[in-house]
Amino acid sequence: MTTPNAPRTARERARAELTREIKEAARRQFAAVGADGLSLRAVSRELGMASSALYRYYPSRDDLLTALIIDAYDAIGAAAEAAIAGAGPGSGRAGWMAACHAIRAWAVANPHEYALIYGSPVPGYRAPQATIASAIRVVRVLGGLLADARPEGRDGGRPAPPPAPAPAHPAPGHLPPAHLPPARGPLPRDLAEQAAIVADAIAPGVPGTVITRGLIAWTQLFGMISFELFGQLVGSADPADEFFGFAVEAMADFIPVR
Amino acid sequence: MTTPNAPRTARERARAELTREIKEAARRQFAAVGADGLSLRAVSRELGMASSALYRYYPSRDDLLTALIIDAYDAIGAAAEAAIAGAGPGSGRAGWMAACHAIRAWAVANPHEYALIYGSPVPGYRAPQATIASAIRVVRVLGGLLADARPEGRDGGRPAPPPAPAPAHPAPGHLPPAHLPPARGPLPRDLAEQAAIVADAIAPGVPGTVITRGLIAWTQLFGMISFELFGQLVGSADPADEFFGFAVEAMADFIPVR
DNA sequence: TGTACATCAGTGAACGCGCGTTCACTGATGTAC
DNA sequence: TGTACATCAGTGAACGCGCGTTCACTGATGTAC
Repeated sequence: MTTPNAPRTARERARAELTREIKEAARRQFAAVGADGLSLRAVSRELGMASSALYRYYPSRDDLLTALIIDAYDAIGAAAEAAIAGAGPGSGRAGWMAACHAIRAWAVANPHEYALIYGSPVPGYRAPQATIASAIRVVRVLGGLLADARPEGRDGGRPAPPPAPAPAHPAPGHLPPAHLPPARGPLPRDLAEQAAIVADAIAPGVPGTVITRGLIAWTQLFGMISFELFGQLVGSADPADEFFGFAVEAMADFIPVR
Repeated sequence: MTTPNAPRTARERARAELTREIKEAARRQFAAVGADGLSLRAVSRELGMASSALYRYYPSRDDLLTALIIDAYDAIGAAAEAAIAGAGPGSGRAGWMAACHAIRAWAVANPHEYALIYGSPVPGYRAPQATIASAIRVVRVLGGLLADARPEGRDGGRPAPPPAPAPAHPAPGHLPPAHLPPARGPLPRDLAEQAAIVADAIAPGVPGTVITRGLIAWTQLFGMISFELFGQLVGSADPADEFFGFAVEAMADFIPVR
């Protein structure tokens, strides 16, 4: 009758609810004040309970921070996925544009959370493995786009299949077709290996040069957003809307994504 | 006989020296521990003096932080300038590569200081005008390269002249020559205006499309460095040396700089 | 050159603050018989 | 259904910490006559 693993008793239900409420209060505090605002005491004050009570739910401040980081990665990943879905399946270039704009919109709406995951590391905090796993979610969106962008075009339209049981590395030094913008020769060895590993993880079968250009566009995207949010564009491309749109188009040509 | 504005009395000499020593101690603390390590008390401990004594030199913690920020901008600017100078005057592409590698090398060697100026803003700190002025220094290096990269090629080799007394805006919608990578039509209005202002400040006479592509490459550069330093490349392009070199080459083609 | 006064550097104690975390406790909820 | 016990949630006081900043002070350095 009952869902397995669902809370059975009232106590368990209350615990699950409060665990979530604490995290939400922490998220609000964090969004309002930034990294400094995240103190267990401030959260407990907002919830009207003793600060010591939080220790029944999160064993330390760092665990609460970890939960926030995971949520932030999940949120930006979900935003990108929704954008892709909205652009229609297999819509390579439109998908890229939609994803970029969605990522930026999320960042602008949640600057502190963006800074938490893409800004300077929080001092004294060491990100556990769990955060890395959720960080990949938004990167998978890039992978899907690169898979769509494959010059060969096969599987174009369908989402990238999950990695085969033991996928063989795609030929690393694989040269791009002639119509692509000039890349300077084949990839150097280590980079080719890294690109192959990335391809296996998020875009199986995609050649290393495309993966690498995708990574370049990816770092451009986040560099641009960080510059915008952290005030580095004041006095130049500020407000950044048109610059952002132009850059995203240019990077679509650069990868290239069609 | 004495240099004007130079300290005359022993007291003034001692004051100038201690002001510098305090800043250096703060810089060391900061480099070692990061933003959290910068406390007046920690600095005073390292110097073996009472914490209250620092107030004779810096009126508050924020003023000391401001001094560090200015120094960091100056250091990264100087590194880029030295790289350009080492590559020889007017060496467009080689200059670009040298500057990019120098900027990255400085960032890798001084990760906390890099995070201070290009990472998330320090909570509760509002950067005064003075920091903005020194932030421009490294950007001027980009401007010089873009001036060298002008398709027309005039003034190629010589550094960009200072802005004329009342410089006219270069034609904003100016179309790039045919051999450039495709830009999607002319720049939108606001972006063209912003690019013109940037051109006036750091690369007079350079068309808006080149300025814009330079900014795109610039954000790519800093996005890539931030990803490397902040751990976002773990599991993909890590170590980042080859990826960095490849990206810098690709961006040289993209701008394009010759 | 010597004296009287003003200026400044540096001290040490103190204020008030907020933090993370621990601990013994009380009262409510759940469980076994 | 009722009772006896175990488990758990939440409290409030406390510990120990480090911080930025202020303030009255003493002693040294500089200056005016």
